Amino acid sequence: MRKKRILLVEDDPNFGIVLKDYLSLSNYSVTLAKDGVEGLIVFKNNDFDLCILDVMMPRKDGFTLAQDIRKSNKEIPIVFLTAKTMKEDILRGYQVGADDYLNKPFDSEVLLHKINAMTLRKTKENDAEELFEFEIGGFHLNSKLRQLSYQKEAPIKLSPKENKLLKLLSIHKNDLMPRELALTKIWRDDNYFTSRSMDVYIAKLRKYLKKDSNVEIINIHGEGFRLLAKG
Amino acid sequence: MRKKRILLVEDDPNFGIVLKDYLSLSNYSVTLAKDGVEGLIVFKNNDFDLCILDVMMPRKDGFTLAQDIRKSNKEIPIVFLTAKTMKEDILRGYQVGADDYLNKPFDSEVLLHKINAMTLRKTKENDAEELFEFEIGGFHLNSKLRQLSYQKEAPIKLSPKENKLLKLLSIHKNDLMPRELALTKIWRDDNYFTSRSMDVYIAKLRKYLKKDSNVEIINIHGEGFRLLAKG
DNA sequence: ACTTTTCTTAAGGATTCGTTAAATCGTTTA
DNA sequence: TAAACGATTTAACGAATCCTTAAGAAAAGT
Repeated sequence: MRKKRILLVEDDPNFGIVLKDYLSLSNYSVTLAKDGVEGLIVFKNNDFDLCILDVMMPRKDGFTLAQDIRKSNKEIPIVFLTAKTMKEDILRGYQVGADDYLNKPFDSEVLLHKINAMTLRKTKENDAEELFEFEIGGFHLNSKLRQLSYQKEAPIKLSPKENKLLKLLSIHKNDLMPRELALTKIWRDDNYFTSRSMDVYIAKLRKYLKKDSNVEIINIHGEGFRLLAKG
Repeated sequence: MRKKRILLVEDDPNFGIVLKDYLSLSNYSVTLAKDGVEGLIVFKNNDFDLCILDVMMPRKDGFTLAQDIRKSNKEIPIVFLTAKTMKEDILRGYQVGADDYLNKPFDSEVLLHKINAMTLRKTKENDAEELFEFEIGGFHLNSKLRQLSYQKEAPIKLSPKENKLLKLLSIHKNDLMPRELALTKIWRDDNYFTSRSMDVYIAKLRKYLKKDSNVEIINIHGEGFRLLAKG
């Protein structure tokens, strides 16, 4: 299985590195950010499976960061770390969408299992992570080269977004590719405009795929899209 | 907001009733079952938002019950209650799909907020393993793609409500599907208008199902509907 | 006979989707 | 540094889909 990616935001460099190393040894891929501001930037530019946030941090505290993260991703599990045992803090954590809460110092084995429980949920995308070649009816997609070929014709060059979107559809070929999945995975945000933007890209892909009448992208109202390739 | 429904399975009647009352006062609708066997039956016949399971119970323990519940619902949050603090038990809990863990005695306000956090969270996107295919006489329902196929004909596209309703009827195939269940599960409200709306959808489904004379939806006056599929 | 519940059709309003074109952003090139 | 280019987002609007509401007829229960 692909390594799960964890965003760890912790201002204490000693503790941060120890925890990062510990999790890395347990086969997680860990990115360490030193405060909430940096954490949000890193989050926006990457694709994590889990966030572990320290509560007390300079510039932007863990709670505020969690709220910011939740604005663009309602799914990702968030765990808070705190030295405090004050109830108010714990309660505030749950209010901003915590999935769990750990008091420092904590039992590292319990932490591991909590992380496992939260990230285990496996998805088609995770399994297909390193796949980059797809057959779509008469088309061949090489998502590494960002090329879509049809028969012997010269390959169409795809833009990064076109490519990611078609890849995601291909992974789910003949099955539902939920709208929200593409928005959180590719656009990293789910709002009216990103949704409109996605529609624009669906239109572009449809235009490319028109060459083969057995291939089409159909919409499932309110759910998402389905890349249909007969034969 | 609609009241969240909690299934509480706890064999100690004193503690069970106290906790039930406490949660009820906090505006949850709580159903109390006294052991795992009873808990599973109650679970199957209702629509809960969260399960709170005691670990140590006669007849069927909390872990086993959690596994049974997970067989029919991969989504619903499960919280374990235990007097033990033994790590093995905690780890086993996470293995069988626990979402959280509470040691008795626990801070009731913390429990409340955990419950809030869990019931509020959006349903997870990838319930790939959830049941979504049904045979209904000559029909095949794929509730994920929202399509109803008959023989080799082109599949009928179902609207979200048509789909949910037919799925619910299919789950109870040849058995009573109580009107109230559909209203609370699909319409999330039970009043004159939602009930009328449901009738409209029953009519639509009957129209689709007319192709196979061995399939029909019959009404049980004042009770609900029955999806009848001979053969 | 009378009341309650169910069935059916259709109009309206709300939401989601598709499309086009213009605006903005970012990088490369002159 | 500025022009040029490709990629992406924003904006606006029409089309498609979906749901509720309403209202009258039919069926079931008392």
